[in-house]
Amino acid sequence: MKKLTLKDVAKQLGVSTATISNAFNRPDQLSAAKRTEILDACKEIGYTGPNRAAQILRKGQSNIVALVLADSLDYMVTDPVASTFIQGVSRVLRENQKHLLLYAGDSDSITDVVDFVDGFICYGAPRNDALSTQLNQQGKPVVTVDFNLEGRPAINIDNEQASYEVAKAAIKPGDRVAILGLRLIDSPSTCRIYDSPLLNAELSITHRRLDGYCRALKEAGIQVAPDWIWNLPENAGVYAVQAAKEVLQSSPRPDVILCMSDIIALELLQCALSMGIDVPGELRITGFDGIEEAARTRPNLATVCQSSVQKGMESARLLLSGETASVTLPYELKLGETI
Amino acid sequence: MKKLTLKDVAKQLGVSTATISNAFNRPDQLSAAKRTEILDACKEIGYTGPNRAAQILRKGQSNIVALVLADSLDYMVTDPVASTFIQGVSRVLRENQKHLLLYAGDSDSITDVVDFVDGFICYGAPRNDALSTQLNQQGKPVVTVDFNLEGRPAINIDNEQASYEVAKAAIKPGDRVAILGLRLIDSPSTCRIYDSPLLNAELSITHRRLDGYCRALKEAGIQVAPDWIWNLPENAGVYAVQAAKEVLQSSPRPDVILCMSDIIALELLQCALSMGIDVPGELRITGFDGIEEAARTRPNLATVCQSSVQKGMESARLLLSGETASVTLPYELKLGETI
DNA sequence: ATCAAAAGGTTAAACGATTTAGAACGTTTA
DNA sequence: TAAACGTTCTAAATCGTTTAACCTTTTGAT
Repeated sequence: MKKLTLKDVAKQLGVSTATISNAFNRPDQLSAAKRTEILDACKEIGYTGPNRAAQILRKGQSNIVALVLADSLDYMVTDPVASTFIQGVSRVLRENQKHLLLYAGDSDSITDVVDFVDGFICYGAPRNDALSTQLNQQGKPVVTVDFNLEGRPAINIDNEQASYEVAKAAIKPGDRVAILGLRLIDSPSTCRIYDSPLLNAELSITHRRLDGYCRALKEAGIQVAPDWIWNLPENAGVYAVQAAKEVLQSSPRPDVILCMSDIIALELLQCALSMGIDVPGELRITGFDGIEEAARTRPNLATVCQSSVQKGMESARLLLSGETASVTLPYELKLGETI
Repeated sequence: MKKLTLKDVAKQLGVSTATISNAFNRPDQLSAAKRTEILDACKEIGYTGPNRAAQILRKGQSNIVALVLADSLDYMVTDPVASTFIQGVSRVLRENQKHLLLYAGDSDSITDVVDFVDGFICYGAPRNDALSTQLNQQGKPVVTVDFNLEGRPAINIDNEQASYEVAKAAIKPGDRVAILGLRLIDSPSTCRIYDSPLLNAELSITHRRLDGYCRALKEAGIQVAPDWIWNLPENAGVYAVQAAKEVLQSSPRPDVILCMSDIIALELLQCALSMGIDVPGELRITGFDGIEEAARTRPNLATVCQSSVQKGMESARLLLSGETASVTLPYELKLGETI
């Protein structure tokens, strides 16, 4: 029993294929009576509608949106920030009957999907520079989130200002301050940055965070040596542990450690507590993102709350609307118990 | 500047379209020399390969696998069990150059994707029975995880035995025992089950867990009243809180509470601790799944550890291999500090 | 020298729809 | 009466490939 095609149906009903197609897609092209007659007959004989694969080819539209996640999907999916973002995206896509294709940002190329997806939402800078280039040159809509791509609409919070504020709240003049940063330089493992060249400094949001920290430090008259800035290649606990150990063992130990994500900060906090260090008495810690777990820990984390769900929803909305203006979303300072 | 097609390229190179196609898809159909000549020429003139949309139609194969998640994507993506599962799936798909389409299990129908995806991985029973039926009747491969679909290969652990073991470890004769269950009955909100008809009891894995609990209880000579079994509609903290409050306020309070997931158990634990109840002194708690957070809490949770990543990898592998035999994966009992 | 099989290539028919241009027809309007 | 028009439907081109069938030329074995 082969699958029915438009042609089969047309033959059976004694009308042209165009009419059947119109019955499904363009109600204004035929009389209402004929339309319901056709639709009923289709249901009767078990034709569920035009074949989607053929539609994709012919219409050049698939209703599939690719969500390009920085790095491999491996890390991204379990990252609470990324996964709530996905949640937001999926919600809006679903409302609009679109489908969600997860795409790894560490892929070589988008050639294997660009022909059939309707657009791209890009979450975080792809590991692979070639991918960014391809995304920018290809003709379909792109929305970027937490990073920037020339000429494409972006969704961000004001990372510089937010980081400035949280840092300012945490530090006092004379403090020794360390920073646990994220993707500041191109390195596959956790390390101090020393004088390594900064990565994509122009368009990277973590560099904006660094800018914000530095502004607050400067105002307080504090200097940070590059070897007190750590770099993590991805936002995952496994990388954070190593940095946490190193920074906590340095002597003299910092008074304040500014972390570019809650994941990092929480790992650090746990590490510190297990070493018997009093937080915030002996050590103050700030995070970034405002994930749920950060509010559940004792002491709970001082951080910058941003709504990942909202980001996701906004990015999907933006992509579907075709608007080209970038969006800056609000954030909220949460001065928890770690400063 | 329009996009190049196979035809354009063929004309330019003075060969047939079939040869170009073969150069890309079937190296054995033409001489190696000609092949590299063609491939080089394509690179030169900027033809990146056959249009994927056309390929999908013609070949009837898209390299897209739909991951059907029980319920809406909203909850699933942030659930650590589900997201590590996705991680496993995505890893194997990526190794095999397949793409991942996230599909909501609370959808009405799969007609909008069935024409172009290569197969389905179904994680948890879809909310919508019609969807299960459609999945089963449609012709493409299906692999089910944590639920069963007649005649389709499934991936599960031995839920009955695992639940039996963890319950047995937690209870002593004479205990008062409550159960916080998951999807046992069809209800949109948290409630006690009383005498409500069980949902999909045959094929549901949470009913297997219930069976396991009951076996252990029976052996210990303990009876559970239906009104001491709660049902949560989805595995999310928001539903767990309500059940936790209710069960902890009942008097006399249970000595042991068996939870069908760690998410539920952790919410209960937090609730109990904040009420000043000593765990495990006054109350013992067991979970299910073995999520990371369960190991991080104080006291850490007694639970059944199963590897979601492995489940994900295995399910993708199974789908791609075309094998039809179901798989039973191992689990590990972790007798933490809550019993 | 002969012949079957293999190699390397081409032609043309699918794959299953959408959509433009225009035919057929009844109804107004000048 | 005929031109003009709106409506409803059809024919045919198109989307960009893949692949079965076919035709030549080489190759290898006898």
